[in-house]
Amino acid sequence: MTPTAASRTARERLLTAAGELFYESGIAATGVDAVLQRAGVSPATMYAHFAGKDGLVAAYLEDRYSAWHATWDDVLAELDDPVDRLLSVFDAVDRYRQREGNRRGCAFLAAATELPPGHPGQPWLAADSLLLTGRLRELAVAAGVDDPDEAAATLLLCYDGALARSAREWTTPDLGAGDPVRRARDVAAAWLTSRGTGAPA
Amino acid sequence: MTPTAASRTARERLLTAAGELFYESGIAATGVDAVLQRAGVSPATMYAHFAGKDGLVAAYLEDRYSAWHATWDDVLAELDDPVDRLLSVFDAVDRYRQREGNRRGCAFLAAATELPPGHPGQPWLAADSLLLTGRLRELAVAAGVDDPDEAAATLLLCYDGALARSAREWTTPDLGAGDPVRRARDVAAAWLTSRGTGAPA
DNA sequence: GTTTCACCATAACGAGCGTTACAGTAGGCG
DNA sequence: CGCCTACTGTAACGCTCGTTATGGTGAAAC
Repeated sequence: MTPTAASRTARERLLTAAGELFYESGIAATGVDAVLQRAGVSPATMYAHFAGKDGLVAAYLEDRYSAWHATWDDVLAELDDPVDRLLSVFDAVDRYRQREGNRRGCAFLAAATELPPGHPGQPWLAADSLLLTGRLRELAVAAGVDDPDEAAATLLLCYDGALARSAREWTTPDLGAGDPVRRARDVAAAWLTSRGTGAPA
Repeated sequence: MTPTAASRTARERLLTAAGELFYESGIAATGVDAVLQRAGVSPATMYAHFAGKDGLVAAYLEDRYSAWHATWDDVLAELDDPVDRLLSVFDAVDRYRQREGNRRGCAFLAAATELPPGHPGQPWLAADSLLLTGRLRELAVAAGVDDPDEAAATLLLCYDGALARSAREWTTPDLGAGDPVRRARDVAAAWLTSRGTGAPA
C-alpha cells in the first residue's frame, strides 16, 4: 500500500507476530498486548486493520492456509509419477516445516480444539480439511488405485497421525521415535503398494 | 467418605460435571461457574476439595487416565493371541468410547494443546504418553516382531491419527470416511503382517 | 505550507472470571 | 442438647484482557 514504509507495514508485522505467538503459545493463551508489543504496533492501528482479536486470528489462519496451499503446489509441480504425487502431502509438510520453522505440529489441528463454533476463523479450518480430502482423492484417482476414497482416507489418517504425534512429542519428547512425518510417509507408501495399486494376491 | 449423602458426594458430582464440560467445550473455554452450576455445588465446597480450577483440571485428567488405563486392562485381559494383544489399543479405544460416550477425539490430545507448561495436569498427559509407548513396546516384544521399537512407533502413529481425525471430523464432518479407529486398526494390522512379523519376501 | 494519511503512545473503560469471605442450614453423634 | 462436619447461597474483591478514546508524530501529496 504505502511505498514509504522503510520496514514492513503494520499489517504485515502484526500478522507475523500473531503467527509466532499464536502458534507457540496457543491462541487463547496469547493476549492481544503480547502481539502488539512484538509487532511494535499500537492498539488503534490493529483495530483499524482487523476486526478485533477474532479478526486477527482469522487472518492468521488464512495466512497459514495460503502458505500451506502454495507449498503443496510447489512440491506437486516438481513431481510426475502418480504415486509420488499421491504421497506428496508428506513431502509438502517437510518443506513447509523447513520454510516456516514449524516444529510444533499443525496449526489447524490446534486451532480446531481452541476455536468455538461460529468463530470467524472456522472457514479456514474447513478449507484446510476440504483441500486435503479433495486433493488426496483427485491424486488417488490419477494414481489409479483400486478404491480412491479408501486410499484418500488412509493417507489422511497417516497425515493427521504425523501431525498429532509431532504435537505430542513437542511437550513429551519421545526419544528414539524418529520423525513422525517420515514414518507416516513410509506407512502410507507400504499400504499403497500392498493394497492400493492393483496387486492382487 | 460420608455414608450419609443420599446422592453422590460433591467431589464426584464436580468431577463428572467437569469431565463433561471440559471435554465438550474445552478447558479454557469452560468457566468455573458453569461447572459449579452443573454439579450443583457451591464455590466454597469446590475450593475445599480442589486446589482451584487448575486442581480440578488435574483431577479431571487423572480421572480420564484411570478410566483409560482400566479399559485397556479389561480388553487386554480377554485376549491371548500376541498380535491381537498388540492391536488391542484400538479395541480399547472402541470400548472406552462406548463406555464414556466419547465422540470428540482424545481428551489428552486436546489438553496437550491447551495446558501451559508447568500446569498441574501435565503429569497425567505424560503418564498417558508413557503408558502408550511403554505398553506398546512390551506387547510388540511379546508378539515377536522384528523391530519392537519401530512397530510401537508405527502403532502409535496410527493411534494418534485415529484420535486426531476423530477430533477433526467432529467440527468438519467428512461424510463417507468411516470410523477412523477402525481404519487405523486395519492399517496397523496390514503393516504388521507385511513388515512386522518375520515374513521375508 | 497545509493537508492527509498511516501510525504511535498512553490511559481508561467494561466485562468476564477465578477466588475468597461471610453468613446460614441439615444431618450424624457423643 | 450441643458439637462437628459437609455443605449451600450470595456477594464482593481483584485481576486480566479485549476494546475504545485521545492526543501527538512524521512523512508523503499537492
